[in-house]
Amino acid sequence: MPELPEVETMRRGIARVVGARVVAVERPACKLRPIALSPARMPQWRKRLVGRAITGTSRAGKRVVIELDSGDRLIFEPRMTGLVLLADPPDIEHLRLRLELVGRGARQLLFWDRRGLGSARLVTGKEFAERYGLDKLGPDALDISAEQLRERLRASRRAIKVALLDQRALAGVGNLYASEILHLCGIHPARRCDRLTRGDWQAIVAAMHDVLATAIHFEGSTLSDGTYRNALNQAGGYQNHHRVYDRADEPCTRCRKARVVRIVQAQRSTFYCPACQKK
DNA sequence: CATATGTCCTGAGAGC
DNA sequence: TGCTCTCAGGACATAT
Repeated sequence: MPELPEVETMRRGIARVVGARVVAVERPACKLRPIALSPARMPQWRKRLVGRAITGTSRAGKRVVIELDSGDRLIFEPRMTGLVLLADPPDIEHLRLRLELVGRGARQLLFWDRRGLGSARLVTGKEFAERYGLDKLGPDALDISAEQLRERLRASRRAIKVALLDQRALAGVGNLYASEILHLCGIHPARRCDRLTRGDWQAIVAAMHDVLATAIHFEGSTLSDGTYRNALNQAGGYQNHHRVYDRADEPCTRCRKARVVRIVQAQRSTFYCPACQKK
């Protein structure tokens, strides 16, 4: 589930690793599928990581990026259940990678992932540009302007909710926040992109910036499964502010009259208020 | 080209 | 109670 607010919270939580140096790399022995990180690559990883200094942290859409003084980048992609941690992990059997650090900021940097859909990648600067350039990943959802988003999606016949999930159009929005954004601006999730007005695009982007900034303020959403945690293994708080997500049949938080409806779009749940979001 | 669907994965919760 | 089944949705591969 980690989307832009959760990944940005993880990144801020580990920002203190900047200036630290990697002294050891461990891939804990476990029977998990090696999707996160192949054990066979460990020798090469150690060669490229041990002795290197961390020069920066950033975010590429829903990925946390660790910048190294060699120019290499270590990329953590949490997908559904991945966590990037400084603190000890929720359990030891799903720990995928541990970097031991020396420096004032932190002693360790961990990647933990219960379901194993996530990944850790070590790429060169050139590979990073190829893989996460603007043709692969759209402008960040926090930075994109209404006119930019409109330009990228105005010809699309897809439903706006589905299009907001397209990471080549804009980076960072996932299934949870797409519903929240459309509820805040009062636009029906099934409205086709090519039927939206300039005013609609302005409303969508304003709502997107509002929802994402507020969710970051509350350090993201920890759903009922409790999986998502910040870098210190603490739950987020934005789940207490959800407008429609996972609230099917409950009264709308805005009009208090209609009940929230759940539909399925592109095999994903969408939640909306039929009174506040007319088609 | 644009859009739609199938796949991976684990554990929580439903239903019997 | 304990079993089986369904579902959750990130990104990407493949199909239409």
